[in-house]
Amino acid sequence: MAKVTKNDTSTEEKILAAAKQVFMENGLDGARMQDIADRAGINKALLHYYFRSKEKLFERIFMEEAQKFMPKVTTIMLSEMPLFEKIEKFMGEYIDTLSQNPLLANFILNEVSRNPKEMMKKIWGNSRPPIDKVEEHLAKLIKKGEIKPIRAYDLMINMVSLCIFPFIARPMVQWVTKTNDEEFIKMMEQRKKSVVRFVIDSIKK
Amino acid sequence: MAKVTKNDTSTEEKILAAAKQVFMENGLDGARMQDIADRAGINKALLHYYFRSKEKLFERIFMEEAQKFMPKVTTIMLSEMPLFEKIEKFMGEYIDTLSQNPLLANFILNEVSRNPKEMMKKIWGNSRPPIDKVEEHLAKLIKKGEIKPIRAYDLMINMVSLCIFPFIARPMVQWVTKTNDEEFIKMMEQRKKSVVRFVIDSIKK
DNA sequence: GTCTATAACTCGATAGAC
DNA sequence: GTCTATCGAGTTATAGAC
Repeated sequence: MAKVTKNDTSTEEKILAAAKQVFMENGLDGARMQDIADRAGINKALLHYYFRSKEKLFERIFMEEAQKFMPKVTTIMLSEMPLFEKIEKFMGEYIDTLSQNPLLANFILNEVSRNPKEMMKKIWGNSRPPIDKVEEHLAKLIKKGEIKPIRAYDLMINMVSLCIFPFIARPMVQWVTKTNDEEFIKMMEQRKKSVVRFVIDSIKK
Repeated sequence: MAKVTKNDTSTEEKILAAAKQVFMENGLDGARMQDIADRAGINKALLHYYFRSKEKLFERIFMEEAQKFMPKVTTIMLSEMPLFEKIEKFMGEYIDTLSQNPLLANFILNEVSRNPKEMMKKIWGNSRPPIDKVEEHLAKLIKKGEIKPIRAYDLMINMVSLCIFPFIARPMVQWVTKTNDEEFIKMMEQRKKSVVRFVIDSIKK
């Protein structure tokens, strides 16, 4: 309350912005505090003044980014839309998020690999992915003969794979397809449609 | 020639085996020469005697592993099999390779991200992925009305995504599906069939 | 070829002046 | 809050004995 409002392109924010960039580009091990300080336009000592240690600073960045990775997606799958519409929204949402955060997928996946249980708890907390709900939804449609039999896990893994992988393997994809950054993003934009069609064609009867 | 044949479960091989393990688990930055020495049952000095530096040793390991990643797969796509059979062989080959080398995908993708152009040249040399051949093959079948229209790039990216991603996100997948290592591998084994069906169902008319 | 010992250096962290 | 200076741990790399 009441005028605690200090200048808000503050040092802390500069640090966070710099740290985000450096950690996402280099990972925890690869990142250098000196590098972060330089990009923030300050010195190392200040980093430790604001965030006690490298680990603590990293933790902060990781949590902020991890939130982006799971979120709306769960709500979509839990909603009451028709299945094909869910699929479209789900994959569109994922691809949009990654298009706007090019290094996000790599960053999360890497750090989760380093320390799976801890990180998964940090990301999901007490909640869990909405598999049961999807299972139900699929069961109904399979019974009605509207789609081919498929396990919920398989469908989810397939959708996520199709969305995320091209971003993880982005340097390879760009090398193979000879696209620059702009063209790559355009390609992903088109992919939103083609990949949804790919999934739906695969399961519909 | 002539008796340069020295004992061949030699120190050098022990080092390479140890280095492979440590680098694949921790990446270039995370790996420690001490750790490699310990696992090889020797001391750090010897590492430098055989391979001048950490970088050089890493390079050696990276190249050996990278070879595994691309190879047979190209031959399959260039062969004269029917398309659906190609797809089956291609994806089966990929999943088998990754099942036997759990950390391979992560390792390669990470290090390629760190230095894309260099690494891609090291991996592919002068050759290129067999996109044109696939393009041709697809064009024929589309014309005959046997499959739906799809771009070769899209099909290739989709297939590779479906094969590789579950291994990259393995800790997440195992957490979500509550599977242990053994069950995960079994799951991937089943996936070989389900994922091939998924792709074929999607493109066949 | 293999070892021990240590040099040379990098980097996160802290002390202390302003 | 911000800076300079420096410490101290940890790591790669080398020297030199065997």
